[in-house]
Amino acid sequence: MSTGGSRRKRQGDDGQRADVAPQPGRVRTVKEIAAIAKVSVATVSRALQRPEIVSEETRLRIHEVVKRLGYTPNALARNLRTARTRLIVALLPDITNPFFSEVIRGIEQVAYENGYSVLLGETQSSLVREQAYADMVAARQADGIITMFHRVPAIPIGGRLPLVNACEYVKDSAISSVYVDNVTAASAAVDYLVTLGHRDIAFIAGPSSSPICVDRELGYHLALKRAKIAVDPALTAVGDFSIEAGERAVELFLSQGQSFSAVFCSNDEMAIGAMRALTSRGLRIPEDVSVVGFDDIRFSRYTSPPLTTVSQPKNALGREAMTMLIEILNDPEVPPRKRVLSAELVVRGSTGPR
Amino acid sequence: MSTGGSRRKRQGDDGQRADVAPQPGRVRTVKEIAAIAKVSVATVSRALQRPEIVSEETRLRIHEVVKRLGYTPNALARNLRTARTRLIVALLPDITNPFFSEVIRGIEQVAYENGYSVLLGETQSSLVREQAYADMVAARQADGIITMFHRVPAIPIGGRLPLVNACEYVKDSAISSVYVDNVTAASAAVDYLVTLGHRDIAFIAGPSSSPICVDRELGYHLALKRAKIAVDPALTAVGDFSIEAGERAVELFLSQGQSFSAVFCSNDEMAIGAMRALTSRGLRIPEDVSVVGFDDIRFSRYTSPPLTTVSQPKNALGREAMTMLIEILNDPEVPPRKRVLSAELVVRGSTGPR
DNA sequence: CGGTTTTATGTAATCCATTACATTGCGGTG
DNA sequence: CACCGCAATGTAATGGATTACATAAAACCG
Repeated sequence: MSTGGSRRKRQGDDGQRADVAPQPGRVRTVKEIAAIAKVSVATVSRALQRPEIVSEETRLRIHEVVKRLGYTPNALARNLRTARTRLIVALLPDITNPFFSEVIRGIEQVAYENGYSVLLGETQSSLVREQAYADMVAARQADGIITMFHRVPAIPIGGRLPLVNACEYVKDSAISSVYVDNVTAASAAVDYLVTLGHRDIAFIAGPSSSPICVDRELGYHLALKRAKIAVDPALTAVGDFSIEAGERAVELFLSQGQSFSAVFCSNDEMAIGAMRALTSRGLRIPEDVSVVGFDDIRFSRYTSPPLTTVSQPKNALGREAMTMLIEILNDPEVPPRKRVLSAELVVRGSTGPR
Repeated sequence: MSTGGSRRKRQGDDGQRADVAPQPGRVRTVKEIAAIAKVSVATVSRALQRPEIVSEETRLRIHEVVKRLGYTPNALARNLRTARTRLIVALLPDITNPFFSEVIRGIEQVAYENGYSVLLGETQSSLVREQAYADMVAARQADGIITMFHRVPAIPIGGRLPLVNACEYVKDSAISSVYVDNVTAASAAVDYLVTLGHRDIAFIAGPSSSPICVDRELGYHLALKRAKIAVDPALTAVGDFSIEAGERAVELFLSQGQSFSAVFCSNDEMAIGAMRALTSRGLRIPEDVSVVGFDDIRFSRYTSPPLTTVSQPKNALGREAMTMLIEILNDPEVPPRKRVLSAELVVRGSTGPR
């Protein structure tokens, strides 16, 4: 079975070869660079890390060799030794969702300003995948993690978890989060519809597992209560944030013969789906039905009519999340906090008077 | 200046402490696990890597300790030793562009099936950032890289570059690429417009630095030539793939008083912009002007009217790219190849007879 | 000029896991 | 019973960098 057992034995590569030749191909190590530049490994390392503490002459010689041979230090070895990677992982359920794009921009801006790189992981809302990415932190492949969903993966690490929750939040007060005041934002949107004269306002909710969706529904209820409108459970449907879910919800309302003159949707994609379903049933927007979304994704400006929606400060959410993460990384003692930003209603063409 | 020089001195932490206590907090090492389970580090490593070669009794004992203390092996150390990370980085210019989302899904599927993880990097078409991510491969933080743009960053590595180019391609025949036959696809789209009776067909090109855009333009010319229609340079505008660019292009045509009954766009977002500009000038789609896009992003189904477009096999592009990368990783000797998939025209509501 | 800093560099320990090779003990066999 | 093979485990080398500490040389100084 085990024919040819130990053929992996090291070949006598360490002989006195002419190491000085350029050999652009191979991968190099400090040791080789040191040998060729006739200095010690420590000096090579110093020349690369803190050039100012190496004499000019040596520094130039080392840099010349490094450049000539195309040497890149092995980051694994460095990170192992220094116990930092300067890498952070940002997890999002769905890269297809344009909402996250701009949040990520914000994250990357701050990361870059602070010497961190960002890598993205798409979890597709799978717990297994969330955990797999989170394990990278436990395994020391990344310094920290920003999650954009409402679960916090377990990271068995001593002390403070280098994790920030963005856009969503979890109740656990030990976790830092950045998100908008969804209750206020949602109720403002519904208030606006009420102002326009609407009283039969349908609601397309997001998954109730997500606290921000619960908040948006809360805001909807709050606004109705303020306007002394009774909540009609038949005018609420639950969707999964997809365009299709928005379509299905509206079709459900229509097939049930519900009458409504406005629909408030928990996100823009469902609003787009809702608009589509309404239009294909021959209803005009906003003359027959007004539609309001949530998030203000880039496309919402380009629907016809352009979508009235609650605009989240996406860039700020990302920037703030990364800022908080860096704080934690710099000082694990900083107390966790929930940072709540505010969102504002952007009125476009999809809403009109009753 | 350098007050308090060496205060970083190691504290005497290595004394004879009671290591056996659970202490759920701290980060563990094989050494500790070994000590607690009363075996050698080798056995611990084996129990985790190849459980079958460890006696059942020992294995169970080790696993119990590992679980109890929440031990996760340090991936940096492992990867350093084994010289593989099982990580690949996928680079895209712009995560905002929904086109890439599905390509990435394809990449991730195949990666996952083969035990690789995928992390994403957004380059915003910045050479510096492309290079920074590519350096991760040189620095051994990732095994390979898939780029979704038309440049190939330099990775000073011995032998074969573990890189595959997806969606775009570069002329360098040493680089493996997967992309669609843009010339044929574009000409088929224009053929279709010709079939509908259009003769004044405008074209919104993409950046000419990208070979696939050149190909799309080539396809446009080819189809016109086949139909014996002279190419009117005034009916071609260049855009940068953004919605705004599409708007600007159409506005340019209109302000110049160009007459055209159809517009073929190098991507869907520019087509969406074009539709918007046309509509806002009071032109009806498709009665007055037909619009064709390219890519078939998810949103193109939801414009009004739904966009006729060239559908790229996005998932297949991703799957194929990752498959090719894995081939290269498994055997650096496999010859590089260009894999060309085909795209097909999807007719929706934005096109109609002249 | 002897002694003290300062500067530049070298030596070797260290980070943590993997794994080649060595060792031990046991069952099988002629 | 001597010997072999195999299973289970241990010992120690290894991967490639960083960096504390040591040392040597140069600069400074009264």
